[in-house]
Amino acid sequence: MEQDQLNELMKARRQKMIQLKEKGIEPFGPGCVPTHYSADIVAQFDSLEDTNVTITGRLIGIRTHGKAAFADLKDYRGKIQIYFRRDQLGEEKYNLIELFDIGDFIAVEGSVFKTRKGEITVSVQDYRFLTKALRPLPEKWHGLKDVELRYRQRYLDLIANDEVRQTFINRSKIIQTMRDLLNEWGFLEMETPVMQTIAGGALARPFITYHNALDISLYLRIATELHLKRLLIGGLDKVYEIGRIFRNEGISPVHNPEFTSVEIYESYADYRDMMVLTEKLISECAVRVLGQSEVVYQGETLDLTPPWPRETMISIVQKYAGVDFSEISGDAAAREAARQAGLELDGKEKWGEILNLFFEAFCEEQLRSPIFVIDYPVDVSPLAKKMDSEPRLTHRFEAFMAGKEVANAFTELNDPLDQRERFERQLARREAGDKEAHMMDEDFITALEYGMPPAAGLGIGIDRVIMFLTDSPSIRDVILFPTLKPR
RNA sequence: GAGCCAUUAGCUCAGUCGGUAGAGCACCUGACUUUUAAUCAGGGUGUCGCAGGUUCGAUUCCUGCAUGGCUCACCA
Repeated sequence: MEQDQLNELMKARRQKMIQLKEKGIEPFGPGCVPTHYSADIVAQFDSLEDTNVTITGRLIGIRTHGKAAFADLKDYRGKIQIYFRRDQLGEEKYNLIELFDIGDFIAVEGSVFKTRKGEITVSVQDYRFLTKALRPLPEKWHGLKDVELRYRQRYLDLIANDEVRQTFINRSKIIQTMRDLLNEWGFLEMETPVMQTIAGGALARPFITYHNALDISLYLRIATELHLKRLLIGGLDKVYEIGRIFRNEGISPVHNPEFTSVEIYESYADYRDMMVLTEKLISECAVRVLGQSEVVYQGETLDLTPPWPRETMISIVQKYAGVDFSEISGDAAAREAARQAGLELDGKEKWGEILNLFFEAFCEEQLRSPIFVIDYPVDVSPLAKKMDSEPRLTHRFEAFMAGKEVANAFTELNDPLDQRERFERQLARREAGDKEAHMMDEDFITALEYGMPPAAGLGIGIDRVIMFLTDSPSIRDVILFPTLKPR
């Protein structure tokens, strides 16, 4: 700020600030609690007409008419017009409005009336400066479009673009609704460590930080999964955590290095129960926040009303890629099918990884209306329980809509011996250079050895759900301060 | 990480086939007691992202860099 060259606009505002001080008016004065919000005055005009109100807010427009002036005051709940008259305020006080700038915060006291043109207005009997704005606001007519400014100076975006403001209000309501629903359903919100000595529960590269006193490296969590399962072992049967997750990966319209997930665990349930919970949770958020269970996302109508169809990954791959994995038995045969389909391989992929590759390459994008893709291969599901009838597959599903994943869930693996084998397989991949492979977590296996009840777990990418419910094309539109390079 | 595109006034944008730039809003001066994108009269407020190169001359052409966007790669 200091090194900023003061342009004409800023000089003018500072000059007005100095003039205020010279007149004994503090340009950054104390607060003033309003009696009403603008929207309430408009809504309750019939009962408020001619009564006195005190309102506060930011000046967003001024129209002077010599001996009278109109201005628009924007507050938390909307905006309202205010009306200044010289014969009402007295010459001295009236002339001071010359020192108003768009962007200033003021408090006004006055009576409610309606103008000739029918605009509900507060006729000012007295006013006070609250805060001088030393920089000009973005232009009101076109708003703020420069995406870089919008992200770096989100406060300007929130002032200038009402739909952005509404998106973040809805974000808050959606998360609150999730909490309400989960609490209503008997789940308890938990808080587990963000800094961990082993980053587990997902296949992803973690961020690393350092603790001075302990002289150890710590990872920022990539999932809340393994700690929440420890809570099931401890007898907290139904738990969830809403919180920030950190993954040291690329940035895209659907990926931000830090994002918000909700993970939900229910003892004695299985993945079918989690499908019912998922569709209820997401559709009910839409109903409670938007008033309907159908949303339009980027021109595409998504009907969130339960139940959503369930279809196996093998069946979907057969449908969209024309390859029937129930007829393919070994790793080599699967790789041959992949080569014929033109998929790039490094030659070490297992059957289940190939099936997943087919799914990602040919199917994901096709899944437009909400659907549960079920029965994921064990090779890509190190924490999910195997199917008894088909040990190459697990009781796992992911929910998709508009071609994007929004939820992932499975019947939890609670066999400590099987879990150890899965970790060891991941470890081998890690040693082969796969930085996203799971780490060995002895402490978690020890916990499993004490016995974890059969359970199901669910993870939802909250930011993506919010994208769908607010019709936002990029995850950056639903994260207040998305990760950017420093300027 | 790769490719493509963008970066001009406070904001939204136009423009210069190479001669250092313009509009609307905002802002400044004045008029105006029911306006509301107020109106009327006057005023242009700029490191044309940064650094080099070519040139008599670069905001414009070339190269590099920075930041952002999109696509791809990456990504339970």
